[in-house]
Amino acid sequence: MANIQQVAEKAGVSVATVSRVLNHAASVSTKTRLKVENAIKELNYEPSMLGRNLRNSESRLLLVLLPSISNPFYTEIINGIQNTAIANSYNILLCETDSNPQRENIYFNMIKNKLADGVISMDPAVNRQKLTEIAESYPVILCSEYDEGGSIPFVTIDSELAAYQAVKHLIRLGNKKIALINSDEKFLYARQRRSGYERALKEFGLPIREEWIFHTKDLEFHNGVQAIRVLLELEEKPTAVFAVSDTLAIGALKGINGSGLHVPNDLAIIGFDNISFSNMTNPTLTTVSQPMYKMGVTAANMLIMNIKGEQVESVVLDHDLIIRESTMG
Amino acid sequence: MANIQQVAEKAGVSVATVSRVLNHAASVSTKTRLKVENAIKELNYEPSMLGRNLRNSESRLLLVLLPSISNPFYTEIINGIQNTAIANSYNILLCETDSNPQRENIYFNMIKNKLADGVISMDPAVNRQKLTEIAESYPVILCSEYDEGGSIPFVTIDSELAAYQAVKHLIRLGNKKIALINSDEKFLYARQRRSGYERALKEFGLPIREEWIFHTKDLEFHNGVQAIRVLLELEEKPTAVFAVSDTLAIGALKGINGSGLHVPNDLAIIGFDNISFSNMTNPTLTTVSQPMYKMGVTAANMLIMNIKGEQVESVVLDHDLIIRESTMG
DNA sequence: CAGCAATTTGTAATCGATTACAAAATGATT
DNA sequence: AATCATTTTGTAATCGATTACAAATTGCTG
Repeated sequence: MANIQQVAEKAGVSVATVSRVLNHAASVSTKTRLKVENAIKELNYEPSMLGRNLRNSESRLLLVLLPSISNPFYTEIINGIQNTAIANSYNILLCETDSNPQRENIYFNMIKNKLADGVISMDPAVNRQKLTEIAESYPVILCSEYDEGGSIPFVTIDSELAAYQAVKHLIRLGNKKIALINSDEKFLYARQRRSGYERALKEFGLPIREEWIFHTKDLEFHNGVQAIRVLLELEEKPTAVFAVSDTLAIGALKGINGSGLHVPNDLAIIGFDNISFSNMTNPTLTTVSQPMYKMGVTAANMLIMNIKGEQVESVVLDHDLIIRESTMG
Repeated sequence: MANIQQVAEKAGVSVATVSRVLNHAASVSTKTRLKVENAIKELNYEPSMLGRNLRNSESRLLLVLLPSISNPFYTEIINGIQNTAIANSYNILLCETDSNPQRENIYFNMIKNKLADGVISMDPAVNRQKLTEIAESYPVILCSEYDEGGSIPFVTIDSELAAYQAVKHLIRLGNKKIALINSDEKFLYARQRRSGYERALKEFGLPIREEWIFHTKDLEFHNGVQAIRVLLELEEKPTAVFAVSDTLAIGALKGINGSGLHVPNDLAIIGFDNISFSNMTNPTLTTVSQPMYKMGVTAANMLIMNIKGEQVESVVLDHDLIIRESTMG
């Protein structure tokens, strides 16, 4: 691969002039510009990002941190981020952290080393301390999961309200025994959704029973299967389930189907996220829809503004309850 | 962020010595090494990848190109790639191309610009010409989808054989009218799976009927729903369906359930890929399992060998037919 | 055509690391 | 203590771009 020197030589000009042509600087005569452009074509030259970035301290690359690409929840968010980034001449790199601090570290170093200009983190398990430290010197935006009282700007929805509305919907359908399949409450969203669940129950004078609240380790299908298995073995079985993620709800649905019970007649079920699978299950799944594409767009816009040096404000977007067959008893 | 100069100054040595400490060069006395290490800690110094890469022409970053992260098929492959990469002190960056040549170009440039040391491409739609050109100068491995007669090393399975076996399984169950839901035959795997489908039919003296072969535009659920809708409206309906992807099969299953027919009693169905969701459907889905994790590991190992300058041979891995409820009539 | 302003081009420093080579320090031997 | 081999350290070039500043060229005016 040719470098700028060789282009300059071939075109019979200095490297400065070549650089000016590359960066569309005004002060280059048409004649020399053409000479340089021809030399570039002839040599098949492409400028090295390394040299350029080293000098400019800019890479026009954005990092997107996510715990796992296997959760379809992230798909649409990433589309939103990517389209927005491209529209602003940025590119994105997806970084799967597995919620592993060492892997996170690798990607944080890319920021420190100017290999990327900013980060959008969707990883709830990320090392908060470290991220906050990074955010003091480099542009960082949190997407979906955030830090209450923290200083890093975020985009999210009102999880507490969404959970409250979902559970209220179950109550209005006549359910009095409503279980919650929650994830680990170290996550803010898990605490918020539990809080919304409890608020709805209290408001209608229903008791909060600990044995109807199940905590899963992860958000995989099998965690949902396992959760419902435990719930269905209780003396007093719930008549409805609210799961904090569609993957859990789908696992639960599978478990219920397998046990011979019928959804929604014996047991109603609501998920969260509106992933594309949720419309493929039998019955289709009632769920809370987050504006995922918009979240991605918003996060990317915020990050780009932040990179430009502007201050940005956190944003809370609207959600929707999508009612499908799993609550149409 | 401190640079190597400041560290050298603080430690009272030259930049060369600092660099030697960083790279664990032998010829540094214990005394100076400690001085330097202290200075590094005090200044919280981290070496700049840019400076290092520019000089070394090495980034220790691997690019993984995939058309869309929404297809769960890639999840396990990526795990395999990532674990192997990390074990060899490489990191991976996921690049979603949307099968868009412009986006692909961006990532190809990262290779040319030494921002990454090699590529694993899982994008069947990728610009072959360009990729072959890149592969002449830079390490490239194809994973899953490959180029027949091309020069780029690949890891894959025997799609033709897998399809043949799947269809033979349907025939043995007594099916004589077997439909194929295929994707666009511009993809090699689609042509191979069709070929396996036809071989099985021929072997058992069954006719190949064009109206039982449906081509979808993409691999999304709704494409499967649409396909089965057309197939179920035929005068002479098939009694079994082989879909070249689980996502299509799951869409088809949804469509069949919706039409009042029963799987597998009225219609048996087989998918391809063994994505995690295929075990969550009702009924669970018979499918061809590719050794995805192993494919990822193999591809990453091949790429790393290639980067080291060694020649590598293409690999064909074994697959399995996983029999579940959707063919247990 | 001299004189001056405006435009265009070139020179050389710079970004942050690595490393060949030279120089200095250390240690061993007589 | 002088000599020489070995180990350790430093100097300066280098990777490929950008850009401040200087220098050269061009165009205009009287």
